[in-house]
Amino acid sequence: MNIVQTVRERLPDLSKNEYKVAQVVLNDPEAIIHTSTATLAQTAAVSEPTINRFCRRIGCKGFPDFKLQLAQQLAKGTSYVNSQINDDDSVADVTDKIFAATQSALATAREKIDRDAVEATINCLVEARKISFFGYGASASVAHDAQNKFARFTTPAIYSDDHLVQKVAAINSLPGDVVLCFSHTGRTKMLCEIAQLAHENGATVIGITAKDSPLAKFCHIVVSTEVPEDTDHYMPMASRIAQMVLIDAIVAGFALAHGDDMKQRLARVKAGLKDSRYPANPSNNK
Amino acid sequence: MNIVQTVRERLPDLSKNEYKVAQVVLNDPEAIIHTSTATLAQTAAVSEPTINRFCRRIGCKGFPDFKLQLAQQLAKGTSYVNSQINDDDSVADVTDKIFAATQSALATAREKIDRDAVEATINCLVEARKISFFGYGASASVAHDAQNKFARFTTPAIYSDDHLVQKVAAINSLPGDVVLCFSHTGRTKMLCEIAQLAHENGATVIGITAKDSPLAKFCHIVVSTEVPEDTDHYMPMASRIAQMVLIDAIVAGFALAHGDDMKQRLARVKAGLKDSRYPANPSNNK
DNA sequence: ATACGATTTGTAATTTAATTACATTAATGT
DNA sequence: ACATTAATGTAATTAAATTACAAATCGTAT
Repeated sequence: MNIVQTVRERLPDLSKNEYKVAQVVLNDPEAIIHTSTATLAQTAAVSEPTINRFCRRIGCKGFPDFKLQLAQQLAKGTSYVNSQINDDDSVADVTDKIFAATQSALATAREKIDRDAVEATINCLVEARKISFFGYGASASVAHDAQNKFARFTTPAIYSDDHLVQKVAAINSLPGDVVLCFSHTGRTKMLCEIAQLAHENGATVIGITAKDSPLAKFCHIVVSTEVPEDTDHYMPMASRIAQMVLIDAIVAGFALAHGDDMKQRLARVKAGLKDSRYPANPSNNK
Repeated sequence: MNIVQTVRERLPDLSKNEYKVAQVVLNDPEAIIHTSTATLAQTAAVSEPTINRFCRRIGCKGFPDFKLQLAQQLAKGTSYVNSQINDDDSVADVTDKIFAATQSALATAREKIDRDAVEATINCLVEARKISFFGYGASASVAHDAQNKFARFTTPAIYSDDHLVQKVAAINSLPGDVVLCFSHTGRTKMLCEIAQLAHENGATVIGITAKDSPLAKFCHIVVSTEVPEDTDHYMPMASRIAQMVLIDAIVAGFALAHGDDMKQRLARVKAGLKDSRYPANPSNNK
């Protein structure tokens, strides 16, 4: 998948001259993209066929294929991915790595997303009498964010980070109500409890969570965001970003399903918020 | 910048046969990547030099250059970007467009980020006696999320969405306290008020916001996330995601600045949370 | 040590791809 | 309708990548 990473990994398998080529490649992958076998051979001080052999050994069809993969990798900005953050990294390094990891996570999530589940979720939400958003820890801000988005529409949207308030809301669920639960692992006990209560009381329970998790058992619909391993293992980073973008997509689909009517409403909401902002025109703010 | 978009825009400038080529390209950009002039010429039913001329007119150096740009574009997933969401888009289309827009926003943010400001922010936070996170609307969840992250460390981290609570916190700021304000536009009146109060009381005010905005005036440090225009103009989407990733980077830098000691603490926090989760091993959760 | 085999590497030839030069055709305006 | 310009294709040229094969290097066993 990740060509730069692959080159790095296969480094020990390479012969002396192939190794030289690898060094040149790793030293400045960007440059390779606009290079021919001839010039690369020259910079690495090897012969042209060695370049070709190098590409083959790495697992590419040939040099053009290698260049292409490299180009795509770099465009994705994922050349850094999987390279763990080190203690001696500069701030710039860390920033770059975090961004890279997130970008790659989004790319994966985008590919792996279950479009049917997303569609089903939107349909549910459009029909919903009331929507509640629940999540704990890092997922709490995702739930918060989701509520924020949906508050712009007319369907009542609930969010609270108080477990008792959530419990009450879950118990008071009726058929036609939708409960959206956020959890990366799907193993948060309190959230499972909420989901179960809501389920038992007839609400439609939707989980933005891992497939086959304990939480998934209480969900009518599961939208899983299959995000590769987080860079930082101590707190979820990329996964919750993916969840948020997923919610953005769901919100957009929701708004679309409501058609023109909704557009006008959004415009009205925006106009209504105008007074709480300073005007955009720079001449107006002293 | 965006090759697919460029092709679409230049469509009227093209000659009859070049247009045919453009059609083939737009119809399946993916396919082009693994194609030669010869085969593309055949599918478009034109001659080989026409392919070359097409590439030149679009602004590329030649066919290989065109292929490369296309490959990078598609890898970035930004081929859709700038293509507004239409009323007749399917759920899959909308999802794809939202993801694409976010991915492209992240890529831009990553490039444009002010690394010095990020570094300065991290240094401030490391020295901070207390950190408060404030934001309204969509930025509220960003502030919430940030607080969540920093709560894992030992520096007191405050978040509230209650304006009065925020005001009190701002007024009670002392030198050595850091106040982090989130706002995409930097024109939210209430937030400016908070920032001003905090500033007057001697806190270090950091704004994750637009440069030269009213809010920026009250900030000691401004980290701007220059994100291109949001796809959906009715609510900020990509911009707040960029802010969150930026916070991730800052948190990572913060943790790193604290060194080993912090790693152990994070591990301990994680262990402490264990009881609130079901075990990961599937055999355990019947 | 040295001779054998295997592996690596380079030279030269071949194939394939891309571009250029030029001729032909089509289109447009007078 | 004719002249002029633009568009297109054919054939030639150039450039790039790959293959085939020979030379060199390296390790190993005698």
